[in-house]
Amino acid sequence: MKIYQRHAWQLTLSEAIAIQEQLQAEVITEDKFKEPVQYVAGVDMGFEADGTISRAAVAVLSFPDLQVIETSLAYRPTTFPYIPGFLSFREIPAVLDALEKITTIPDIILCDGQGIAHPRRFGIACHLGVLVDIPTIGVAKSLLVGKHEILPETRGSWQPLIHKGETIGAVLRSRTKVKPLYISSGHRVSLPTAIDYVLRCTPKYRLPETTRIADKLASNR
DNA sequence: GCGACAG
DNA sequence: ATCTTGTCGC
Repeated sequence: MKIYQRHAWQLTLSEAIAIQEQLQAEVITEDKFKEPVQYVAGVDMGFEADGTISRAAVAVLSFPDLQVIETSLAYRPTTFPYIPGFLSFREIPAVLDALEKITTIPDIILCDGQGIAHPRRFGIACHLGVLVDIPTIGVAKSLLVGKHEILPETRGSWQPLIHKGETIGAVLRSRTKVKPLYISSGHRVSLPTAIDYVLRCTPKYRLPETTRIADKLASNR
């Protein structure tokens, strides 16, 4: 798929904040995508050579049967450090390279990290979603911001994630008695719908099949 | 000022 | 994210 450059990636922190605040205005947290969903994609990031090389893997699966349709890998020099709240500036460049190689355009992308469950409501899922204009869901393995009540141990149970008085996402148990996932809208997907799709993409393990396939692909080298 | 802090 | 083996529990 064709990717259009919206902004530079070599930025100072204040410039990055300005871009986040500017692009956040374009984020849509309501369902605005075509159904039925036929393809769902997952992304995995990895680093090599002491972190100087970024590696991105994309896996496109059919939905709801979750069979691998297409995958791609991309490498590029790492140019931005990991700073909580600015993950997208470190990972998205390589992800765009990998997405550019893909032929099957996914209907929804499950991102590794937060969506609007972010200090400025603009996590990596929002950033990627706005840049490529594809529906995205934030699926993080740990908390960035927000608080929540304890949740039951059974798969499917969830609790709202609250930050500064507003619901920014949900803490979701994708497997019984396993650490929960932090789900939030990325772009063009509402929270209830995001929870639904994440559950339908986690038939057996804690993480979505999409992410697991991409992860397996990337580590196989 | 002190602590928290996606991957 | 990454460095790393075996081990406990369902």
